[in-house]
Amino acid sequence: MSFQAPKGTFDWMPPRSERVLAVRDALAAPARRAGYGYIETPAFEDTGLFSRGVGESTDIVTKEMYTFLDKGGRSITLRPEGTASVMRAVIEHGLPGGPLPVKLWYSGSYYRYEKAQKGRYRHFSQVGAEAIGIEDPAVDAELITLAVDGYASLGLTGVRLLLNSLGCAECRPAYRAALQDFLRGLDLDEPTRQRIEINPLRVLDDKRPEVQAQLSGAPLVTDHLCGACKAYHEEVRTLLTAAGVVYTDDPRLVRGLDYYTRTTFEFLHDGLGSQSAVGGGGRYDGLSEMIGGPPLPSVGWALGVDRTVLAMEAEGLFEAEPSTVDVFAVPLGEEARRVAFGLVVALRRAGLSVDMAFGGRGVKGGMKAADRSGARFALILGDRDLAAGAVQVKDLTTAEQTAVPLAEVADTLKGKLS
RNA sequence: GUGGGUGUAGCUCAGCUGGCAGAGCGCCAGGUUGUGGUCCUGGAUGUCGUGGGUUCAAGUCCCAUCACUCACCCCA
Repeated sequence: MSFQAPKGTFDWMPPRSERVLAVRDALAAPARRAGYGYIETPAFEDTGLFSRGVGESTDIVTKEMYTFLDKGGRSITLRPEGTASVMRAVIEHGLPGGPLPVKLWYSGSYYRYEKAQKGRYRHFSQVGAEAIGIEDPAVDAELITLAVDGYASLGLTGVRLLLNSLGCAECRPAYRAALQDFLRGLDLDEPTRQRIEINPLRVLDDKRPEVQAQLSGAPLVTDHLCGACKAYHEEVRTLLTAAGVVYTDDPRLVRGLDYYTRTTFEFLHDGLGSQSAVGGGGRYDGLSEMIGGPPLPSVGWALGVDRTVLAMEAEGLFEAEPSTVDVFAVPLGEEARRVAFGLVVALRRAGLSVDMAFGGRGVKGGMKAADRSGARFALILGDRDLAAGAVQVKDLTTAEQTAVPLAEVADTLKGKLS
């Protein structure tokens, strides 16, 4: 009997897995510097939170959720995205005493029952940020710049930003009706015709050429925005431009979740196979009320960690794999192994990054392991050194080797490594 | 859910019109009984994805099935 990762999932293994950690940290760093606090919510929630928050008509809810009954008969769903959980937590615990907005960031795994392909799996990792409880174009612009800065800090140059406004409860219905009128006149297959009635905006997202060809004359949201939405959107654009953010207005940009209003944006990259988005987000002024909370106009984004790694690999970043440790000990013989073990523990406690050769292999094998570890220094310890109370410190880049008294090893190495 | 491609060693793959299961890399050991990277020598590792069928004989042909992969719908 053997096992493999469940269908549609994958493992990040060393050394490549280091990239995930680096990306996660880098994407979160700008938000942390901007006063966003860390929030951690459960990986699963009451199913109703997602069906009501994300939207009954979305594909996520209709066919992509991992839903099951727990032993208490409750319907539970593995989170397919992060925003609904964060909003639930904020509503549940009451608003913090401080001023609005409540600014939060988070990071974790999300789950969707998808048919896997490059850049799209049944479990994936995101870093998210949300600014809850305020309506201010500067907050929208702030979040976008934080994401832009995160990508830039990783060295990515191929990330493009698309920007749009989906309007609000005032102006969207009229646009929706106009779009439906237009779409009903097209030659489309049955699933798409159904989508016209449920969520017509998403028809604009269809990638099939025969569909896109018919959409050229479709009415655009931007032509139907109310005065308030138009002014809001203009202000977001002005602030972004002032911050030096390059973006493309895309009146066709819609997003898969029902809760989005006004500002929406997506970060695209070409290194993801047939997927294109490395991140995305927008304003969701109605979500809180949809899930039973007070009016809390909010805005946020989620950036795909795995997809960002793919994008970076496509750009040829990550040239060299980082070495795992700085120092590698090679003991020769039983007694030396005991002394070496103690030395390694002491060096680690002194703050050094240290590994050692296990399994009683010979010097040659031990040195080979030292070399493969990427360590700068090897510590060689045999009977002769034990007798002298010293250890051979060998610089693996220059092959220079000197005997150092055991008591001085830590300080010597620290000096050489600083 | 739909369509294409691929399943052979840890990894990347070769294996022709059926005829002894292979290479490179990696791993282990030796050359050097206390010294890595280069070099040389040797070694270990396989239900050939799985089940069935055809055949004297199947990694190879046929059927089924599973998995992986890429793409579509959709999505970060």
